[in-house]
Amino acid sequence: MSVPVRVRFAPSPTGYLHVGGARTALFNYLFARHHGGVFVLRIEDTDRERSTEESTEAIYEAMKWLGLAWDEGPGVGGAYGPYHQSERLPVYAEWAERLLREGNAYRCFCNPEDLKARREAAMTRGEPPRYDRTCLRLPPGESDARVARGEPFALRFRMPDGETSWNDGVRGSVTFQNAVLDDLVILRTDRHPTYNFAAVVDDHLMEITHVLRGDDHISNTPRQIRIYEALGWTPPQFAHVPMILGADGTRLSKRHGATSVTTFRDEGFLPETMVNFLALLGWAYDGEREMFTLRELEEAFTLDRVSKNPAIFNYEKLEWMNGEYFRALPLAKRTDLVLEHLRSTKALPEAALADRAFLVKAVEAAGDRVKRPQQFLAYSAYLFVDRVDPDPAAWSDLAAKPGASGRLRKLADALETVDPFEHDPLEAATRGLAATEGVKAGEVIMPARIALTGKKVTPGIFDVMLLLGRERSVRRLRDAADRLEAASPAPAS
RNA sequence: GGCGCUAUCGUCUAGGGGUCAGGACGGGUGGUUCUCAGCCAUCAAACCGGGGUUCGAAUCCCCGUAGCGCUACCA
Repeated sequence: MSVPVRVRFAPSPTGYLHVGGARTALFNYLFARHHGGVFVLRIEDTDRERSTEESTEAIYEAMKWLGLAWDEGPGVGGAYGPYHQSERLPVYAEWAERLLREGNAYRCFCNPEDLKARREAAMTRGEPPRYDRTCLRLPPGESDARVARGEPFALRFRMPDGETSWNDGVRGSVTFQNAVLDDLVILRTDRHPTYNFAAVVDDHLMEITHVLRGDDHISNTPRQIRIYEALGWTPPQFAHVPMILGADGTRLSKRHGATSVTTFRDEGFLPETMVNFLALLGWAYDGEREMFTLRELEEAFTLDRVSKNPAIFNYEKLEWMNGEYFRALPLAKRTDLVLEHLRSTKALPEAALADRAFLVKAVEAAGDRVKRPQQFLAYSAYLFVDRVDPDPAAWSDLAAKPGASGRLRKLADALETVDPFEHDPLEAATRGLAATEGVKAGEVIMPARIALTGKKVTPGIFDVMLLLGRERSVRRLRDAADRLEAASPAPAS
């Protein structure tokens, strides 16, 4: 039996959970589950300026919503805590101290502004903007003396010569010349570790076996490998998954549309949709099958099916997929979701939501047209108004139809006596009227649709009548006829 | 600028020396039908370029080109 798999998702709480981060979390989760391993959540809050408690909470919330339960981490504990880097400062200090003692790190007294200026100067000269090792060359004793004087300093890792390569789980062999790696700061002046150092220390101490992360970390990997080695540790397996891009091929950001998991949730996307869709961004099972539940993904997910190419986030496909999932939900559940949306947005007065049985019927009538709860009202608004205010385009269609008002009146008359007031009798009456009039059923139905709902696109007309009820249906048909005749009086016959 | 990664329909992708280069989203057309949605059928749509290797290359190698990423006391 080999070493049990331990992976982690290590977000920095500097904003909401981005779909890219969610996808990374998902892949880690799936990898752990697939191999019967452990999925750790670690909060990388070493940047004091940008980390916030709200972001941390938002990340938990988004992950829970997606169903990505972590086995170890905040809230659930574990033997390798604490799981907030901000609570592990003494640990980093200890290992940094050891690097310093053994000559693998050195104190740097350069101040950040100078460094920035030097870096920019190097850039304009067309040179690689590396740290020039000023402080590495400090005469023996001077470093200690400056510390004794109370001068602030950072700790830099001394990058060895040579080259560094590893076998990436997604990309295969990757190599970097150490010369381009720079002597990175591992401990800031404020004694907080930087990412590359904290990640190494934690991944080792937490016995992480596989690091699955975004492509954007590729160039951090050789640096981290060198730190592992300087500490005498064995690096984990690395695998870099491609990034998620916007339609223009650049890193997905707000200007491409929604990016936060929570926003998608608020827009009515289901967690099963997000999970399934995100899984397909950079991973494929066989190129044919693409509907997967989380459980099925746990079974199916393997690293060798992860793509090397960045993926563009396709909002249309997301919408389609949500329709697939939404439609498959039981009617009661769909109604709950619609209700929840209506409530939270206050799109309708609370009184309109009191009759659940009615809402169930309305949701049923709207049917497949609704791919997200927020689309319900587009097909159902007519139910919640006293008098329809027709779309101009719909009304002009109606007004252009000769004989429409007369047929609306006749239909109203017919509806008054239909008994029982049910779908099939309504259909029979309507079609009967069309036959009597010598026109196609559509010539009666379309005008009725516009008169009843004010729109050209609605649920089935007999469902509309049922939902509206006899009295309101009749009134709306006559009302529309009145309005039509007022606008252009029917010629006397 | 340097370094790295990547390259199959518009998009997500399958395939990986010999295939009609497959599927999905989106789009077109036809059908069902009271509109739309849905469903069914159907069509269009791709191997970045150039050199090799080979009987044969989308597939292997090299070189370009392009895109993206990284180049912080951010992560």
